Amino acid sequence: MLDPRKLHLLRELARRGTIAAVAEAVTFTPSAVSQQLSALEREAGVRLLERTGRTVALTPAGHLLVEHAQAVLEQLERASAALAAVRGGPSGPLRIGAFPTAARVLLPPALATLTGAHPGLEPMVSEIDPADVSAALRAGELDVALVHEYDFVPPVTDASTETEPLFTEPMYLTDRPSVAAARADAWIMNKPGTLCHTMAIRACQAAGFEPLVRHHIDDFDTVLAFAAAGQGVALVPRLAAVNPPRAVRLTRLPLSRRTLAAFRRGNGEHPAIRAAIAAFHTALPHLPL
Amino acid sequence: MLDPRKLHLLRELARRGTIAAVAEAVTFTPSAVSQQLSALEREAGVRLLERTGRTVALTPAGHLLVEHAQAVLEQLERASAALAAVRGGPSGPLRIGAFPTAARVLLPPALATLTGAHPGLEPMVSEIDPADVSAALRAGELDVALVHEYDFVPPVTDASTETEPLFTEPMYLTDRPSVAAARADAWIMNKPGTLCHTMAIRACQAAGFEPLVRHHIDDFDTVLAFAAAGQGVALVPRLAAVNPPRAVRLTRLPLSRRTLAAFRRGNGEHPAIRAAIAAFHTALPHLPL
DNA sequence: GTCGAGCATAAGGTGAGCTTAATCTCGAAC
DNA sequence: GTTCGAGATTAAGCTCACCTTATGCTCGAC
Repeated sequence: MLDPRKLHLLRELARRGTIAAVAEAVTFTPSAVSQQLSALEREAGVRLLERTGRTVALTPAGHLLVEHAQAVLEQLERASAALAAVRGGPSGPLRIGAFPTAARVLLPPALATLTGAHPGLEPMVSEIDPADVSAALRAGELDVALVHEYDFVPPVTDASTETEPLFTEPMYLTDRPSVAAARADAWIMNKPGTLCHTMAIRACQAAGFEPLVRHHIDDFDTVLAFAAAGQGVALVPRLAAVNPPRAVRLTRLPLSRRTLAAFRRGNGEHPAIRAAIAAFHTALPHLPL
Repeated sequence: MLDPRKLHLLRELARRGTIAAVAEAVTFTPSAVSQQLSALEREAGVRLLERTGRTVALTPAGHLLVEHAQAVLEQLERASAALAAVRGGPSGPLRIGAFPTAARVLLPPALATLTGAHPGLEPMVSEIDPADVSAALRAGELDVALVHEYDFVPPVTDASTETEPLFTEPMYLTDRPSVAAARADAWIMNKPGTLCHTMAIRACQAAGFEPLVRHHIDDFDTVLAFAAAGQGVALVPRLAAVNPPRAVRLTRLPLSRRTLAAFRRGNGEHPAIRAAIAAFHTALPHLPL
């Protein structure tokens, strides 16, 4: 019988590309991962990996098996979720990931509702950029996460995660009437690698220019303070712009950001996940949207 | 992560009812099965079994998990079948089960076609009554089996097996124009526990009487010889009645028997299974139907 | 009451799977 | 060309999961 643990490693390899990265993700040594994948190949009776230069790549058979692995792991997730539901109401640790703005604005009221309704639940929150959420969910470091996606950024589709939409908010630009009007300005953006950074770059490119990025700042309060001090222009979402400094003028753009709850595919009926998403929804009316 | 091996044991327990029977089916000791199921309960965090008198029964949670186990094992089966397909054409050992008549009439030409088309295939045939096929498939003792079902016998539905119909044949009665006309006769039937025996009893009951069973004989040639010797009446399928003894008159009844190929759910795309079923089909025109 | 079937627990041996350490290869920097 | 580091594999050893044997317990049949 195929071993789901090995299938999990193969799936991680498909996503991460190197055995070393897989090993780090599951906190094994690369040696262990290599041995497990060799064993899987032996059982499969087909070459699944092939060395390409300094790293390994999946053969077509490997990719085929990854798809089946996904289906198997999803069913196992479903089974676990069903057991959790049978055990009773939501309880135990629940690892929640959230992008910084959500952690500041949405989570405090949501967690209050959540722990109020389910005293046995122990939510544990980590700030995390949406770009890293899929990997963290797969690795079991998170159970549910708040992520966002932008018009300009194709949603990161990962076969192993599923999402439920929560709300949509508009984007604002500081001190300029449109992105195109900020062609010559210095820009304040989030750190490279974050979804917000990618979005801002794409928005400028869509307006026909490459932005001149001067500052890399993740915290939107700081971003606005910089803008107020005349250090550049920035794109900020509604939630981050509730109390802007006096000196900053905000223009609403025809650009929106969607916030969603993400979780491992198959785990959507887990009572703790359901309770968390319900709590997120109860917190929405309290948001300054 | 839930262990499919343990889930398999739980599923077997649901079908067989006792830990001892499961142990025998998987050739473990009862102790090992007991330990594995205890471990599964611990991981599940719910009672799955409860002692009822001298044996154990599944709790509602246990039954729920069995359904999920079925889905998981099916996906694993699918993955294995996909790997077998990727490995290339059908090859290796293929365990075939067949009821006696099929083994005598259908298998010889079918196996000739099969091994002719796929020299790497090593078919291994075991005679087996259709009533025992599901268990043998689940246990991995068989990969594909020829089974039959009768009008009077509800098909044995097992969530873990799947079937494809092959052909239908009529039933014949010896020396009497109808089952009802054989009310007072001595009957020659198959051994109790076989599907044919159950069918014959039901057919008599449907005609309004309990048959007087005198002989229990599985081989239809012998059955017909007994009938020819005036030792009783019998129901025989078309395939078993191609060259009846002179002294026996056969009457075709409005009663039919369907022959099907059975295999583990999820394994239907396994190349060896597909090749076997294809070979069964090529052999059908050679049958004296 | 006695006996056997069925299950659970204790104790022990074996193998799967992890770690560490060493080796090999590739690619980039100089 | 040489060096170096990243990535992968292999060897050797250790731990733990898991199966077996042995034993005991409980229930139901006779």
